[in-house]
This record gives sequence, C-alpha cells and structure tokens, in this order.
Amino acid sequence: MNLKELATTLGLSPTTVSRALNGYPEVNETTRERVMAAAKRHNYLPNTRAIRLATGRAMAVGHVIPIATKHEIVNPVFADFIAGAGETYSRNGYDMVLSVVPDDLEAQTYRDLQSRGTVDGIIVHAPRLDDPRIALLREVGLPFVVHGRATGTKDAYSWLDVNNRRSFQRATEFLLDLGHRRIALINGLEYMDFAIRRRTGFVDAMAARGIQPDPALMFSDEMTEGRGYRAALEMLKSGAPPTAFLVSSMISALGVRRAMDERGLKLGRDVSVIIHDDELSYLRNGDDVPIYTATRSSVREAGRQTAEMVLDLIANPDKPPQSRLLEAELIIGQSTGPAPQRS
Amino acid sequence: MNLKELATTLGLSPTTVSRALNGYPEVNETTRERVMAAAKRHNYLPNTRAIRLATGRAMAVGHVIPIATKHEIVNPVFADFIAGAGETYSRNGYDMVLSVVPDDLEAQTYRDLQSRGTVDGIIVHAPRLDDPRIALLREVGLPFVVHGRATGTKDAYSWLDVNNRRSFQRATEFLLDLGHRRIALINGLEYMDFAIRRRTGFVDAMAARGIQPDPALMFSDEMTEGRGYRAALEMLKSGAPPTAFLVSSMISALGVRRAMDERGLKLGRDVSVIIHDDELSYLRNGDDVPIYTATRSSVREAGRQTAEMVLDLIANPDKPPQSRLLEAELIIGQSTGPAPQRS
DNA sequence: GCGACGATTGAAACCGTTTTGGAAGCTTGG
DNA sequence: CCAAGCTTCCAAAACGGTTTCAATCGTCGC
Repeated sequence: MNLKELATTLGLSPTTVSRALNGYPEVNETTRERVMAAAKRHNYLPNTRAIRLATGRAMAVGHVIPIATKHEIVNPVFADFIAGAGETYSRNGYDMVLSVVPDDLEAQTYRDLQSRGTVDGIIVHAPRLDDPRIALLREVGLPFVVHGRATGTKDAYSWLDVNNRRSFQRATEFLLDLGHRRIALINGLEYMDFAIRRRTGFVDAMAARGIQPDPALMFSDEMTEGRGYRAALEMLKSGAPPTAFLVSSMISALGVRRAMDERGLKLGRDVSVIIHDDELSYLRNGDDVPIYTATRSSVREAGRQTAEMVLDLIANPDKPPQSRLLEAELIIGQSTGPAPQRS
Repeated sequence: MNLKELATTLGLSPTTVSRALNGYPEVNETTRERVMAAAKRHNYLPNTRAIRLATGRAMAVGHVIPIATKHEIVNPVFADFIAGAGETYSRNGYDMVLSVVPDDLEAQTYRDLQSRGTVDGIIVHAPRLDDPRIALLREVGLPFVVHGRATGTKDAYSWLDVNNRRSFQRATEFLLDLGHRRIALINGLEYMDFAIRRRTGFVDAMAARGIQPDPALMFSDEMTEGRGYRAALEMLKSGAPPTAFLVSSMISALGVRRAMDERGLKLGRDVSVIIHDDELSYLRNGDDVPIYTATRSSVREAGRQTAEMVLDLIANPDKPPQSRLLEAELIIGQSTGPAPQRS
C-alpha cells in the first residue's frame, strides 16, 4: 500500500493525503481524520526511501567505528553510549547507522557518508589530541558532535564531555585528604583526550599540595583487565608501592583488584582505589551500596544528550557550535580509607 | 555533482553513464573508461537515497535492540558481535541500522522496518525459548537470521549458533576426569536459549557418570560480575561447597574469582573454574597463556558469519533456510586442576 | 452585485537514480 | 545490395513520496 493507492481508495489526490498525514494546516479537519483513519486501517506507512529522496534528508545519524586499530573502540563504554544515543534517535524517528571500517578508511568513510547522502550528521567517538577528524568533517560539511573534546583543535566545534580534569582533581584531593601520598594513576592511552585531562587533574591536585607525582606510578595504556593487572602488580611489587590507585575504568580496576588479591592486600584497608564509573549496565559498581569510591557519570546519558545535540544541529545548521560539560559525581564507596601508617 | 550533471559534462545520457559505472556490458569500453575517469575526477558518488528508491532495495540490515527490559541486551558480547557483523556489511556495501527501542515496541519496530522499507533483512539477537520474533518475522516477510536458536520453534528458519550443549558437555567431562564431583553451574538467564543448551550439556555429562547435579549448585541469572560474585560466595560458604565452577561468561567469572579471593581460595588449586570465552576484544583470557580453561568461540567471528548469511539470504530470497553450527574449542588454562582430596 | 480573500484541493514538477523499450549506425552473410 | 543482427546509445518511464503553483468555491466587505 503506497500513497497513490491510498489516495485513490479515498478519492483524493496524493497531495492532499500527504498533507493530511504530515499535519499541514491547509487541509480540512474532517478530511484529515478520514485520511488518518484510512491510513491506520490499511496500516499504511510511508516509504522511507521515497521520503528521503524527496526531502533530501537521510533521517539518520552515522557513527563510524574504526577497526583493526591499536586502540579498540569497541568496548563496553562504547556499547552503552550507543544504546543511549539510539534511544534518542528512535524517539525522534531517526535511524542510527553504524559503519565499521578499517581505520585507514575512516576519513574516506566520512566523505562517502556525506556525498552519498547516507546520513545527516555524525557523532565522533574517542577524540584524540589534535584529532584530524574535526577539520575533516568541517571541510566535508557534515554536521557533527564530538563525544569528548580534542585538545589542540583551535576551530570551534560542538562537543559534549565530562569534566574529566575536575573529577580526577577532586578524586585526588580526596585521597590526599585521607593521607595518601604515593598515589598511582592507571590511565587510558595517553593520546586519548580524556586521559590527558584526567592526568592533568591528577597532577594539578598533587602539585597543589607540593607533591611531585612519581612517574613510576603513572601508567597509560588500553583499559583492559590484563593491562590493569600487570601495571598494578608491578607497582605493588616494587620497593615503594603506592597506597592508593586512581583508575580510569571499571575494567582496569578489575585487574587492579586481582593484583591486590594476589599480593594479599585488602581493598580499602591496605590499598585505596578510586575508579571512574561510567555506570555500565552490566558492570555495576555494587547493586545497592557502591563498592568502589568513584567519579561517576553515566555514559548512557551522555549518549542520549550527544544525540540530542546532533539532532538539534541538523535541524538548525546555522547555529553556532554548542557544548555541554557534564560534572561527574564523587561517590564514596568502600574502597577508600585512611592511608596506612608507614611501617 | 549528480548523475545528470556528470552526463552533460561528458556529452552522454544519464543512462549510459549509469550503465558504465555499474559495469553493464552494453557500453563501449572506451566510453566506460572515459566515464570512470570523469567520475573519479569530479569525485562523483551516486546518491544512496536515489539508488534505494530506484532499486527498491535498502542496502541495509537492521538490528533491533530492546531496552528497559529485564534482560539487558546491551552487553559486551553484543558489542563484539555488532563489530563483527559491521565488518561484513561495510565490505559488501551494506549499512547497519540499529534500532534501540523500548521492548514493548519491538514487534511494531519489525513491522515498521518492513513496511517502510528501511532494511532488507534482520539479525535477531538473544533468542529465547519459543521466541515469538521468529513467527513474527516470517509473517512480516522480512529475511532474517537468528544468532542462536530458539528451542520450541517448529518452523524452519536460518540461524547460526555455537554448539553450546556439546561444549558444556565436554567441559563438564573434563572436570569429571579431574575428579571433580561437586560442580557448580553459573549460567545465564534460564529462558535464554543458550543457557538451556548449556545446562543440558552439563546435566547430560553428569548423568552419564551417574551423578545427579545438586540444584543448589545450579544458578541462572543475568551474567554480571555482581550476580556471579554473590552466587559463588553463597555456594562456597555453604556446608557442601563445590570444587569446581562452570561459568557461562567471562564477566560472571570475574565475580566468581572475587568470591574465591574473599574466601582465600586459590584458582586452579582449591577450586577449578571453566568459563565460556567469547574472545571479547577488551576482556581477553590472558594475552599469551590462557588464564582460564575455557570453551572458546569468537563472537566477533559469529557476527561476521551471521551477517554473511543474512546478505546471502537477501540475495537469494527463495533459498531454503540455512544454518551453521560452530564448535567451541576447549582450551586448557591454569584455572583447572585435580579435585582436592576430601579433608 | 462584484472583486478580493480565505479555505481546500489538485496537477505537475521534482528528488537522483535505474531500467525499459527503442533507435541509429555498423557489420555481416547470402 | 539488402535484410538481419550487433553494438552502442538515448528518451522516457518508473520508484514513492514532497512541494510548488494554480484552480475552485464560498464568503465577505463595500
């Protein structure tokens, strides 16, 4: 059942039917109701492909996922972000198009998406220092919002980010107030923007108390269980082990905990740990009482809001770039306690 | 730059240009080269929306993700599957469309996707016992492939699955051979098809040795760290603790390990553990040497292959339903050892 | 009573491709 | 030399909607 058929059964022109269904004012209320009823009865739904061609809009937002790269973007955080963004899209009648491509094709993929008109906008994931994608997308002329920021980019662009610097600064201060001095940082890859900002927050808070962070206690790598485990184990084995860990991810923290268990150290008593908690749906920080003290910020909510921003940008292409900075909450769990006295 | 413009600059008709680009035989080789060159020079790419309308194909495959449900499908396994499927799609010029919808709208979403012509096919995730989606999709008339199977469905349908029954049977036998008799099963939700099959494999292997599994050692729930932890802890605390665990997911196993650590039990010596390892990209079972003994099967590869199957089904709609059964590999890690002697 | 105007509706163009049905020009075989 | 058959190209009709431009009709003000 298509528009023309529906029109003939109603004895109306396709024009009027189209207008009636799309809520244009110049159609008689009674005919509109008649049309609506007939549409429902024949359960007519307009063909997406035709709408897209006729209106010139794709009604879709693209997410490009580079693959086979050093840094694997397909991670739990990404999954939850996608879920949040997807909620917003379907509420607004948009589709989410995922392009999984080898990373050397990422730039070309953005160009394709634009010139073939597959999507109306883009969400950029996992921005790095001086991320080239921002200039590229600007050149290509595709509306986009960055989840995160890209330090070093001078042009304005739209973004949504968590205040990573501030949240890690606060977490560090919290540990310092508990008497910790040897604090280790288990961070993400150092060219990732969020990792840079978290490190800055950490270093600043230490410096404010006149403490020079020990490079041996600052670790940057992919945030996997294994990397977290090995980094923590090495630090704990050393002559001058940390009394506290600041960990960028729940996944890494699983490894840190394993290392502690292996050394017979009790969480919150022998060693304190603060994590960043993205509130992943299947890796909750305790169901009722939080296990870890954490800087908490829902990545799913970030997904929802970033998607809203990109839809807004698509609807108002001439708006100046927008940005949102979410504050992470510092929640106190059972993984932190006063620094143990020097033995 | 569109087809018509390109045609006029070349002094040709749109027809010929279209044919030249799409490799039709009835165009002179020299003109074809001329067209190709011009297309590249003006970096012309055909408009997706127009192609879709003209050909009547969406060149897209849909994945519907119900949200706000008891069982959260957005999990790490899902993310890796999507990544694998996405690879196949982009290699074949297809788009992946994700629909994240409240679960009470899932059925309607399939109907919409079909009648609006948004996608050419569907991959069904996380099938349950007597899954209603299979009959629905058949009725709607959308080609689909199920990742997993749905016990209880009598109609034929296309699917790709891991041999869950066999792999858990083998894992159980392995533990039995090591002398374990009190083996615990930490499984997924019991209405999930894969969980049913794994349980069957476990029970069958036990029965074959004349052992009646203890219901107190059979746990079914969502596969989160927290649930795994609590289930394992309770079992270990009981008067008759298990000497081995068979765990359906790496995530649950993290919790099982935490419970063991808390009880001061050493993995592989005091308690043996076998997990099912989906080879998730960011939760590797050891980087070189496997930590856990595991039934291993790459969910990413499953994604790739399931996508291939659905593309094949779209290309050959009259083919009878196809199926692929992947065998999981049993890999020996350090988490299993002989059953400790009764003290 | 008549021109203007608002309310409704429709015919036709358009979006950018693919595809159908010819048609022109050139070979070829008899 | 001519009909038949290729080869190569094109005009025009889809595809299924939206949107522009006009047309019709009744009403209203003067």
